[in-house]
Amino acid sequence: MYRAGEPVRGFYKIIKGIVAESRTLDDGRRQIIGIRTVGDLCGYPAHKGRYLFSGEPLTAVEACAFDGHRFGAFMSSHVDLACALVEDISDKLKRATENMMVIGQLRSTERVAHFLVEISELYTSRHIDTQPLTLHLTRHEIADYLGLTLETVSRSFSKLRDMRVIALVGGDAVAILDEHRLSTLANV
Amino acid sequence: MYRAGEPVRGFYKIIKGIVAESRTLDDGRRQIIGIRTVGDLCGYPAHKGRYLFSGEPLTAVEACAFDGHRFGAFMSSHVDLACALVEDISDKLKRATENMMVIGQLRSTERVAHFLVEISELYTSRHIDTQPLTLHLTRHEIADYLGLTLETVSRSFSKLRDMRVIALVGGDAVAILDEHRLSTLANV
DNA sequence: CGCCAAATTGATGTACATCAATTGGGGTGG
DNA sequence: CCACCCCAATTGATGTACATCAATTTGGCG
Repeated sequence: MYRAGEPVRGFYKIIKGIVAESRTLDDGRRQIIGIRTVGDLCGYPAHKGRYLFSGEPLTAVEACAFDGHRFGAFMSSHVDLACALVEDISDKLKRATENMMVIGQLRSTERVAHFLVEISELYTSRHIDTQPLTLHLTRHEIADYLGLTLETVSRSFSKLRDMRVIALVGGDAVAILDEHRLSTLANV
Repeated sequence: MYRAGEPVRGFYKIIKGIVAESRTLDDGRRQIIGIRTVGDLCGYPAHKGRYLFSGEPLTAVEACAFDGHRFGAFMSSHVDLACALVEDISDKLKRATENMMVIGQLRSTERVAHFLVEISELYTSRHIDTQPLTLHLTRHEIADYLGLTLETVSRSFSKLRDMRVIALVGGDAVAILDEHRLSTLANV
C-alpha cells in the first residue's frame, strides 16, 4: 500500500481487511510495529510529509483514502476530527507500549501466547471472525512482530499445542482451548 | 509521581527535569516505555480513568498539573489543544515504534549506541545539557529501557569505550567521541 | 577515611538463533 | 481424481549472544 520514507499520498481508514505496518533496516531486518484493521487509520502519523512505516495488506483490504495535504488544515478546523485522531493514536500508542513490554521482557512462548490473545481480542472487537481464529499472518510475519525467528515461533506454537492450550487447525488458524491458561502465560 | 493502574489524579506537563514512564509485570520485570522531558505531557494517555504507566522522576522535576476529569471536555471545545495533543501523542508513538525496532531487532551494543544518540538528540533538542552528556539513568534503568540486563549494558559501554567511540566520564556521563560511527552502530 | 550503592569484569549457563533436513497442505495440471 | 509441485511449517542439531551468578572495583558522600 505504501512504503516508509515515501512522500505521503494519503491516509487510509480501513473499511475491511487487515494490514501490517512495519519498518525495515538497511540490512533487511524488519519489525512489524502494529496490526491495523477495520476502523484504524493507516499511514498516520507521518513525519515531514513522508510515511513513517510501510503498510502491507494481510488480506484483501477496502479502505477510504484521505488527501494527506488537506488533512492538517481540516483537522485544525474540526474539533471532532482532532478528538477522533487523539483516540486513534492513543490506541496505537497503548498497543505499541504493550508490545515494547512483550518484546523487551517476555520469553518466546509468553510472547506467542500474548500475540494470540491480542489478535483474538482485536479480531473479535472488530467483528472479523471467530473460533477457530484465523491469524492471517505467516510464522515469519509473527516472528517479525515479536522480535523472534520463524523457527522459534513455530516451536512455541508446538509447545502450546502439546500443553493442550491451543490446537492448530489447517495452515493459518488456531483454536484456543484454554483461554485462561493462555492469558496467564501471556502475562496480561 | 504516579503508578500504573491508579485512578488518574491529573496529567503533568513537564516544565523542567526528566521522568521515565514504565510498566512492570507481577513478577517484577519492568519495561521503561519512554523518557519524557520538558514539553512532554506525562501520565497521558490513560485508560478508563487509570494511569497506563508509572512515572518516576529521574531528576528534580517541575511540572504543571492538569485536572484529569475536566481534560476531556476541555479538549473537545478547544481545537488547538486537541491538535497539540495529537502532536504530543504522535511524537510519543514515533519514539515508541522506533524503540520496538530497537528492542526487537538490534543486538546489545547497537541498542546501547541507539540509546546514546536518542538521549543526545532528545536532550539537545530540549536544551537540557550538553557534552559531556549526563544520562540521568542508571545502568539498571537503561537495561529496563532496552530489554537487556545491567551487566550487558555495562559491557556494551565498555566495548564502545574500547572502540574509542565514547568516553566514560564520572559515574553518569559519557562524551561522544565519534558521533558518525556511533550513529552507524545505532542503525539510524 | 571509610562506607555504600553502582559499575565493571569474569566464569558459566541457557534461551534463542542459525543451519539443515523433512513434512505437510493447498493449488494446478495431467 | 490423483500426482506433482511449491511454499510454509515443523523438527532436529549445533552455535552464540545474552543472562545469570559471583567477585572486585569505582566513585560519590557523609
